[in-house]
Amino acid sequence: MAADGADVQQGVLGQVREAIRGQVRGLFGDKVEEKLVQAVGVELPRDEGFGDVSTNAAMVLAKPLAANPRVIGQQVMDGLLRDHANLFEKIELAGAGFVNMTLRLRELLRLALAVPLWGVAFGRLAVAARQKYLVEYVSINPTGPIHVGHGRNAVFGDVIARMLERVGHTVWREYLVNDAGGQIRVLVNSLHIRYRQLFGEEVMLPEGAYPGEYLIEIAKQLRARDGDKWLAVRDEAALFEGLRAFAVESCMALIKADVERMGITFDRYFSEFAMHQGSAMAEAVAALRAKDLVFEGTLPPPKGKEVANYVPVELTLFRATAFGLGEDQAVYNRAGQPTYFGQDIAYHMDKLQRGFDKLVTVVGIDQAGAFKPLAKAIEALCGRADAYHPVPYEMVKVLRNGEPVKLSKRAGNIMLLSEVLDEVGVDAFRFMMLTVKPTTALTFDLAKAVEKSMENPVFYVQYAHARLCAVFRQAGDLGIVQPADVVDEAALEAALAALEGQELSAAARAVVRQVMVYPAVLEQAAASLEPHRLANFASALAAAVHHWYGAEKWLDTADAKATAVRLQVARAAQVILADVLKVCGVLAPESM
RNA sequence: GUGCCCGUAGCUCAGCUGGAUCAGAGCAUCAGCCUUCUAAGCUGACGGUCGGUGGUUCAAGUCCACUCGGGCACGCCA
Repeated sequence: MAADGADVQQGVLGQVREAIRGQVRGLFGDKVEEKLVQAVGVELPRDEGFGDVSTNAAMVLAKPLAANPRVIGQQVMDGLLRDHANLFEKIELAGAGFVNMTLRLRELLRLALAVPLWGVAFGRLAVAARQKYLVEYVSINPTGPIHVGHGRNAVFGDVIARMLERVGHTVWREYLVNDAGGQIRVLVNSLHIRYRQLFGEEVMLPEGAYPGEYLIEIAKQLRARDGDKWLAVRDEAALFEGLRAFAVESCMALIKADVERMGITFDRYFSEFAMHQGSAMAEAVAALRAKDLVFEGTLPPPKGKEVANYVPVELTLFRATAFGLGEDQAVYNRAGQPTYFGQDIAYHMDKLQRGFDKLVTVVGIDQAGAFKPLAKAIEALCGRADAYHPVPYEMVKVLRNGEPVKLSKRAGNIMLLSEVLDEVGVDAFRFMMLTVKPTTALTFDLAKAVEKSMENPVFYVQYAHARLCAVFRQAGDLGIVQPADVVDEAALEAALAALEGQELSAAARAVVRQVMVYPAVLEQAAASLEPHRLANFASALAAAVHHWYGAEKWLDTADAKATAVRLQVARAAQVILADVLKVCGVLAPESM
């Protein structure tokens, strides 16, 4: 096989796809655009009986060519048989025009052999397709420790970053530290009251203050550092000036500790406070004003809600209505302070100025209302509509003993991430967060996360990996000579020749098919920013492995060649399972 | 009043961005498999008019409109 870039990156599946696209170009290149050719894809047939790979080429092209899909399918099929007969055992036309391909066993074995050799090159995008991503995630306000719901954000962001890197993009991880707003004033005041309490003063936390006990700890640290220096201070501005940094850093330390426990770190903690020391906000507003997208105006009173004594005031507004959105958005509030929206614009402009192509932000779906105006502002600033990619995710519900745990920040009974990690462990938490697509609310059952059964997908997948490892250990015990991983393409051909004439059971073939499809899964997961596809794939591959394990005995000392073939497939599955788990940030244990 | 998300088997969820006479897993229920490499597993059976109506299409769980049900937002708050 010509080991050019595309082949290595995608394996047989990529080869087949390119072969089909080549046929399409040759047959209809003068009538269809390249964009349409790119829409031609390959997939695993729904029914295994249909073969290893099928293509939608005929369906995709039928309409633009105004031709019968079966005729198109026939032409593509004929071309494949003529030009790529070496790849296929059999090609059939089926249904409305599907081209079903059964690959030669040799090609599947070549893939199994190549997977350990290629390593992370398997599944990598072509260089031209790679981009610079900034992934912003977690970004919770530094006013206390992180809770379960935010844990989902952390895992999504981390796995999105990992999978983008896995396919070859450049990724920068960032946490926006919201250390400038009103909630920091509340934090400082709450801390100060806890601090005074430490000295025996009888002061109560006011309504709206942060009630968590962590602030008592932080107050003790403050006392240890500064003694009674702040005890008599009552001036809010002086307290804010003096304690802001300490309060924020102390809270950030709590957050970082929990997040790092899950193996998550950031390239930068971006301080909003620091941003406002500079001119970013003014520049962003000026840039939009130059395009007549920022202007001075007044907003109508809030809809759907009676506001007593509403006094309209002239504000600095972003002209969201120019983009068909319901209402213009204030960028500075009535006190002249930047609004959240205004800060977001400035922050995202800063990201753009740092040269990133793609701005991904993992953010709670409750903030979804802000996406559209921000997207328009970003588009106006950089001229690209495809720069901003919010990843909204739904909340987490926790079940303990089958009963929902009430999560209420106000009532103070928030469920902390650290508690959950203590209870179920990092691997189970991370994987469970990934089992469901981001926009589906996730019910996290504490009991199931520690269960050792199919109820618990993380065990199922890890067990599959451990099982594969166990087989290799057992093979060693039985004195079975295990084929060493090939070191180059020449060795691969030699190893392949040595396996000539062997068969693969249906169950083993199903495993190879899963391995084969991995690059496509990675590509789609990365392109759609949907990490749950990786978890689903991991479960599917694990299932294929378990089925195969149950279907036949792999180690047969009486038949070295057949055993060698099976071990090659097992090795490929092991490598891919370990890889996908790594991208998910979950350990691939060698034994359970 | 407006916007966003969800509605698929008794339960929890997938469904590769419009495709193949049976719409898939797991759990639950029922029936099997350890004198074979970890039974933390595997094999069967049962089970759904994909919330509803209409539309676009050769083709709709997937797209559009309307509608019903559930959730979350909707301030110059964060």
